[in-house]
Amino acid sequence: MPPRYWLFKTEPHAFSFQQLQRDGTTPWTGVRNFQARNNMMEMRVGDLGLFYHSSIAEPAAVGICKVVKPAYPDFTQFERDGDYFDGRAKPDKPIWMMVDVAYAEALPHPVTLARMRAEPRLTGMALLKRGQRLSVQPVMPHEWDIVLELARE
DNA sequence: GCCAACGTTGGC
DNA sequence: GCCAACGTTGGC
Repeated sequence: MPPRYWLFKTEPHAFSFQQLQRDGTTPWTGVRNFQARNNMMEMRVGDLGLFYHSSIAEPAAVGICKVVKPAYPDFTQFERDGDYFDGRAKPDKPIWMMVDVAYAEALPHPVTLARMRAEPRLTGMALLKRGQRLSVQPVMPHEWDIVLELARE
């Protein structure tokens, strides 16, 4: 089964690619959007993700990560004092799921959002759609190849 | 900091 | 089931 491709969005102040490199692997906690959750539930071990830094001066894809554990309940939904607590969720009836991702490799150069927007072959990429806010998105194989190509420029 | 775009909530 | 109000996201 060939790997599928995804994009993981994060604010580097909260969790950065450097942090993932240090930690090696991390549970992708805190996703509270059903579509993003559903995307994670479709992930298989070995799938690859673009690691994207958002909400900064130059938003950019900076690295590649790998799915190392398929979707399982996000423990932060049960943490009463945490930011991600959801009182509707019960341990036997979780609402929010997460996957574990591992550091794979850094891109030779970050590929900025502006650079991707300037690439005609990437029109249609979910990330570039107007007003899109999904924190976990699918990436088409050809889009993946193009972004990696831009990363080598 | 602003604000457009979006998802979610809740009244009806 | 509709839709207005609200909160959040995230680029700029």
